[in-house]
Amino acid sequence: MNFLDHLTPLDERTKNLVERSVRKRKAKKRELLQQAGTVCKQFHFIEKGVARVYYYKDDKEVTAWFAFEGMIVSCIDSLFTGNLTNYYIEMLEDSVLYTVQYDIIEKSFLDYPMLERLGRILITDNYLLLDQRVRLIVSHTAEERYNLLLQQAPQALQRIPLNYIASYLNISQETLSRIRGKY
Amino acid sequence: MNFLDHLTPLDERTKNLVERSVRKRKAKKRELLQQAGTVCKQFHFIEKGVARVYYYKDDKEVTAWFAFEGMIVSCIDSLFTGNLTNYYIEMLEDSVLYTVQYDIIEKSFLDYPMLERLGRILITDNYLLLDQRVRLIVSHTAEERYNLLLQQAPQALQRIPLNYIASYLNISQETLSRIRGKY
DNA sequence: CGCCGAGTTGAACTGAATCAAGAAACGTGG
DNA sequence: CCACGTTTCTTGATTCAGTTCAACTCGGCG
Repeated sequence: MNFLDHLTPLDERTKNLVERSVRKRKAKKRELLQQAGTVCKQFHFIEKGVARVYYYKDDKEVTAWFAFEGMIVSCIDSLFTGNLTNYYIEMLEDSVLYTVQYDIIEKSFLDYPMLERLGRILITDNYLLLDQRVRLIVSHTAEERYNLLLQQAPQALQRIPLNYIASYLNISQETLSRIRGKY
Repeated sequence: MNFLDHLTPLDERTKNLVERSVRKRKAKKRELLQQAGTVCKQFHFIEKGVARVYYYKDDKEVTAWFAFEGMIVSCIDSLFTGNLTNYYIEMLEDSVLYTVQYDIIEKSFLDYPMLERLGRILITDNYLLLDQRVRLIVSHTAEERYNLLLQQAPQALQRIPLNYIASYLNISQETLSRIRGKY
């Protein structure tokens, strides 16, 4: 259960603390790990499965993010702030997760400086991903966005319904279909 | 020189370390604080002035961010990762800055756990701002984006040339002009 | 078998970009 | 303090990428 190793090496003492707040568990397809309007106190390492992060804009779902095996998913807008999150997290497949109770380990920040580092690295990674997404959307046409996704996450197109992909790319499902049809 | 207080309270010892790596300075209008392709080792607290963060997409400038008095500006994509940054930072007015040499204080992370926290909070704030920006762009029309900016940062429109505003809102300057002309 | 969700295709429409031309404001040196 | 060039902003005409609405196909499954 050393899935955090690739983020930052932890000393034994810190590792023990973290492990005491981790729970391995299964989640069913369509299960919601988090709902908008709640405070998020956990993050999840995905051992198996795909997660989708989305929100509502005028009762239309907008997909903000996908997370695959080996990635961590959470509502970062809430986790580190205590604010109510705007996001839903939904599993798109039957999944296996390691869920970390962040609110528990957060109390130990002062005693365990490595935890601050862990948090910092976690959010830095997410910042960089979000930064990429902004650039993806701001300076590319619908077709370019599709092709970039194809390069960067080809597995996405095998595993995720196209309406979610379309919404992630910020294009309509019809347009996505037409782009794909070009081959 | 306690501009970091609003981010997180620091103990005296940490405060002293930070203060030793801060330099107050002036910057002229159009001065570049940072260039793309370099590693960013500083962040700047803006006492007076406005900064613009931008990058190039096919030799066209795209404005990613503005920072006003009381805000901190940096190339976050590089500061916490050591990667080469994609961004330029330009002052839009004659300015007064407190520039923090982050690479110096970073070496002291293990001795000064509060610094990790400072870094974490800094990047969390930026994450949240970026998150807002994604939503701004993804689910709003050009006119809605303009009106939201008008609400959230009315001073922007007084102080920043409209072509930069347009690029920040991801619309053409002509469209922005037409939207403004509606009143 | 017939329904249902997922994906495709077509036709009409539209928000915003682009191209082009000017007008206004700005600042810099004589 | 004025004149001239540059930058900033506006306005008009045209074009286009992508949306919307609607109908249709296909594959799975109770």
